[in-house]
Amino acid sequence: MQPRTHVTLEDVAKAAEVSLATASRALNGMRVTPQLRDRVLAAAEQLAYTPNAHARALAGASHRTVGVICHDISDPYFAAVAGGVMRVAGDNDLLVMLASTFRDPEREIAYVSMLRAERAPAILLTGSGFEDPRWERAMEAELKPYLEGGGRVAVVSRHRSLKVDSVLPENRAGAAAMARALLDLGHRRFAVLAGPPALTTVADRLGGFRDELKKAGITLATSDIVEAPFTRDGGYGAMTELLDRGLTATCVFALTDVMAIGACAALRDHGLSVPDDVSVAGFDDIPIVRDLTPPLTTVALPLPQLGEQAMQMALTENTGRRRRIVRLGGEVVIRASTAKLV
Amino acid sequence: MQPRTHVTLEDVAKAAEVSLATASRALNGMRVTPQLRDRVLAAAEQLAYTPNAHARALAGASHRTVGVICHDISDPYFAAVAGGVMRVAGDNDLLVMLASTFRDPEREIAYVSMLRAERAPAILLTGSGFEDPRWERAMEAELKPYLEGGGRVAVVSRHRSLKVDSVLPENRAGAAAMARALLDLGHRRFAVLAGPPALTTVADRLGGFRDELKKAGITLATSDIVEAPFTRDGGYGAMTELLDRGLTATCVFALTDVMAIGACAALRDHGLSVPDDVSVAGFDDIPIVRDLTPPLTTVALPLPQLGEQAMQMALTENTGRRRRIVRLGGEVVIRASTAKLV
DNA sequence: ACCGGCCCTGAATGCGCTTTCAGTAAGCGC
DNA sequence: GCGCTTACTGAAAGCGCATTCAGGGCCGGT
Repeated sequence: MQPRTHVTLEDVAKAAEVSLATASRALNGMRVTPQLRDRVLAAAEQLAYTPNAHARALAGASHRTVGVICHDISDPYFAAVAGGVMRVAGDNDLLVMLASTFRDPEREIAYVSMLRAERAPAILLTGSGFEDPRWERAMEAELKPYLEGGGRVAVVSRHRSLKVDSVLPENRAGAAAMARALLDLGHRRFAVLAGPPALTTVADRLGGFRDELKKAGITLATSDIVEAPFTRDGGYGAMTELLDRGLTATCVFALTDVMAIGACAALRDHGLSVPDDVSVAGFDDIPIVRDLTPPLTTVALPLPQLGEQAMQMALTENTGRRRRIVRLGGEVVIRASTAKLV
Repeated sequence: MQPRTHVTLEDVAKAAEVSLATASRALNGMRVTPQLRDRVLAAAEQLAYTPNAHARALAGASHRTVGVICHDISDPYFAAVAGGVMRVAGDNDLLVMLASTFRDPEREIAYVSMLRAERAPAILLTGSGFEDPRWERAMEAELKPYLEGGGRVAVVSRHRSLKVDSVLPENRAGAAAMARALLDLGHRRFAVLAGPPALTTVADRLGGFRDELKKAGITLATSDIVEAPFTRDGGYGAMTELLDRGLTATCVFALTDVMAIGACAALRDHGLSVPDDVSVAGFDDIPIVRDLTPPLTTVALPLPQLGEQAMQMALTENTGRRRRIVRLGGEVVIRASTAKLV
């Protein structure tokens, strides 16, 4: 904003005919003679005075804006997590500054830097990290002075290298459980719709699924795994590719629900029925999937709770000497998108 | 954050053995002898220096965090709009501070106040306003000094009393067009799933729909309109109520897609088929509805564009003497959720 | 060799606020 | 009625930075 003149505390003090200090005290609810207080309050109201948060923060008053960084707020997954964060933040009278990185590590670091500059009391990082050690090191370097300066950091679904309080979905165990569930339904030939291999989430979910399959003597070939962006269109494209190559699997496991939705759309567009022709399973249990036709089989994650927990951790002092880790979710929910094979 | 000691510009200056002013200039890319500049930059790097954004803002440098206020970021409607806002903001190197009011007018005003205190260069208000003149007046009072101080404000889907640049969905015209489309399909008996009557959006959409019906000689009875929250569960509940009362309508018009999704779920749970037993239409065209089975007939709004336009308006000076108003969307998209009656 | 002018540096000022510190008026006991 | 405590108030310092202003080194011109 242009350096236009604003109504300042001094103006209010002058109007109320008191000193600057008294005006400040009156506005902040400290002990002041009622008569003076009223004069100050009236003057402030009259002049539409708004304290300058920057000056206030600079002068030592702690400020109440925490930062939340996610990959893409348009994604129902992050929207749900953010919803949880905001609930807890709201209960604690905190403002939430939400930033979307669009999966660009450079931008992510830039955001942390800005939040750091704003002296936000807490920063929440949501969404899987980038396996690239270069970025993880850069992020660590960015976070270290922040933590040393008294900042609080918590992460959701991301832990590899970052040594901070974490809320982790049971990615590996959940994927493994899904593998068992699908095997129980009689499936033996699988395809996987994976995300960018740079994401830790992909490694965990894919690994859990593959390892569990291997225990049953089933090996996932490279050609059974298609990588695509973690989006609806990514799922659509990956499924289409699979179809074009001649799908032999009876069941497709998408690493996220959003991708699964795209996969179902692709199948429908190819005249195939879910689950009669192909079974589809997802991961996350975003709210919408129970309302699809057929409702999607998935690994359930308590999305809002993920955010709530993280915010909670960022708000409470860690008295122990090690970082706190909370693991949530991972239960398979069988719905109608997966068929039982004879 | 606790008033812990941070690395300050003074520390950097001392380490680089230059004056504070020189350090500041070096860091901000002003003309400085290369040798000194390198010393300063090295010292800053070495100390992990982060400029204090508050001090910087206070000292006159304009800061780059715009505020976006919406009702509920978990709602796909707002998530999509916010996505558009963030795209434009990102292109302009702006940080976006997103706040969720959960439809609480008090909280909404509190957020504006905080944004004002932060001296955010722009504030975007998204989501319909509250018809209650008391709140609208309070909001106006809050915004006035902000605008006078050089702040920029733009609103999405909300205009009644706020005299600022606006991006408006074609609520009334869109609803009217939907009425005509449904009449063309042969429907004559309708029910409407409405939202809280306090929202301007409800008044516009309901009004447009009802008036158009009236032109065709059809009157919407009070009992044909059910009010419920603008949520999936709200739609589910309203539809259930309608069903319990004995539904006579052949077509249900939900004022938002999210409600329509809930309505479809309720119908399914009652063993009814969409569109064979009942046709369902929505409003907004949130991304997910094309992937539903059946895909939802709805009034399309270019959601991301709504946000982009608003951000754009907040970024560009209004050279004219009147507020700018952009109207977007409103086209009916017939999909498979509405049946053609003989 | 001397002076005017230019460019860069450093000291100092102020952004708006909170908070300490000292000071003054009022209230109390004796 | 005097001295002391108590309770507020006001002046002033300082948070970290950008920026203005004045001073000093160095160049070229004469």
